[in-house]
Amino acid sequence: MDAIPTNASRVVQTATTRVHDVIKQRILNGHYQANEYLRETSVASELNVSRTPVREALRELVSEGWLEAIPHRGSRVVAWTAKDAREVFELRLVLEPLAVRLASTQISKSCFKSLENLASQMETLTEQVDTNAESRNRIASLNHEFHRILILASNNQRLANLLENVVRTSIIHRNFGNYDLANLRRSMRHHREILEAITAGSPEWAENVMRAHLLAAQALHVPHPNMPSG
Amino acid sequence: MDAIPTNASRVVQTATTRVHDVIKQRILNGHYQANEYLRETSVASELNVSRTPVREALRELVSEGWLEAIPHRGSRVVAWTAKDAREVFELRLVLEPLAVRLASTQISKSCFKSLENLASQMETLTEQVDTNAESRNRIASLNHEFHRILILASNNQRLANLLENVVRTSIIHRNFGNYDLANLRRSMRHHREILEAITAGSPEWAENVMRAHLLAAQALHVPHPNMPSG
DNA sequence: ACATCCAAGGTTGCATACAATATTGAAGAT
DNA sequence: ATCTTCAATATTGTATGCAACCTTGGATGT
Repeated sequence: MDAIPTNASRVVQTATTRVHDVIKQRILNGHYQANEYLRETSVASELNVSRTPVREALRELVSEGWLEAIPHRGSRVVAWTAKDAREVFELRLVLEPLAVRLASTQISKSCFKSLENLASQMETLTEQVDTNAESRNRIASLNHEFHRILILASNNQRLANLLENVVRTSIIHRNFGNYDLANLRRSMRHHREILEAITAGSPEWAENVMRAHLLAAQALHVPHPNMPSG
Repeated sequence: MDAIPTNASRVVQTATTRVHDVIKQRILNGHYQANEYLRETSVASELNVSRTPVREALRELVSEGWLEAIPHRGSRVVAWTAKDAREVFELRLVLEPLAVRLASTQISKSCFKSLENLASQMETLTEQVDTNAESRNRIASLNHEFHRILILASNNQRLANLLENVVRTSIIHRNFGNYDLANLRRSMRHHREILEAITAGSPEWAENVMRAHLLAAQALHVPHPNMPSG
């Protein structure tokens, strides 16, 4: 047996993988800003490695869509336009429901327990959101974990990779900051309903709740002009 | 104006991009076989470059899913298992219909003309398939072009990239060799019907024909056991 | 015969030097 | 003043040497 899954290669830490992860983290937490060029020599000296592993890490990040490279000019953090947001949402709206549908027929007992646990924790935090300032951040983190576990349970590694690289890009700086209590409660109710659909053995139900879940979130960020306002 | 789309970077030919394209081509045409290790020194000397651009090209190909890398052991062509086929088909079955749906609302007149042209050529070739030995290969090539144009018309660059890298991997060595005349004609009819749906202004119709198109092709490669056989 | 250990060879990982290309800013022309 | 030219500088692209690591096969012991 020598079949090694792609991601298992990361159990061995090499300089390139370290640089890759550090840069990705810095993009996510805003240390590197949109359109900022990453100079190979600067990154190399900061991380105490030579340019070689930096170049290799940059090239990976370009392939994954975090940076864009221009020959002989360098690599810079991709700027996030309205079109990018639309593209990613279009993809997410078919990929995550697919993941949920696949997961519902084959999820393990222990994974399901983890999801129930996460849902409960988020529900508790939701009711504390007015008194506890850190609640929103905690919920965002647990929410990521909820979606991640669900996606892994789809038993489709390519799908998981796509959602990791394509979708996560859009989650930078996005949290539950502008959810009011009603919207938060609906979001939590969606999580619970997905679990109920799985228990009921209805992949279509689960899939459509996920779709509603994403569309509801989208509607909050891009309010529709036709909304009744009086 | 200095916004340069990611893929435009390839207008400048660098050694790394050359090596990348050559290796990808060699994987597609079978020069490199499944599980075969690509030794950096071998590739370098064959293509008359140093190991550096080879290493960078290999890393890109790993990110794109053509190769898998194991630290300190090398990169090899990914072996294609039944699970891989399933994973890719699951993805394709949501991504290509999405592409068609998006394309139908915004495709340009000239793109549409190209598609009609391709469909006509394929239809003509279909009726010659018994007398002209090259017909099947010509159809396969035109078919790729048909799908490619349709996908580009979706105006979603990420979607196009995904289909290029995720799906094309599965098209290696797959053509219309085992289509009988009836199946070929249905396939051609699907192409035509997609165009009709676009003309009629019905994205849902177009989307569902594409889904049928993919499922019909799949059924040919993986015949269902419950098929009536007498 | 079988397992273990170890050394030699091979391959990748990283650092450094140099080449090629792009950017920048100042000098000169209009 | 504005534009063009061009050389200096910065940055990326490539080659090469060495270090780290893995694989392999034979020697050794049981």
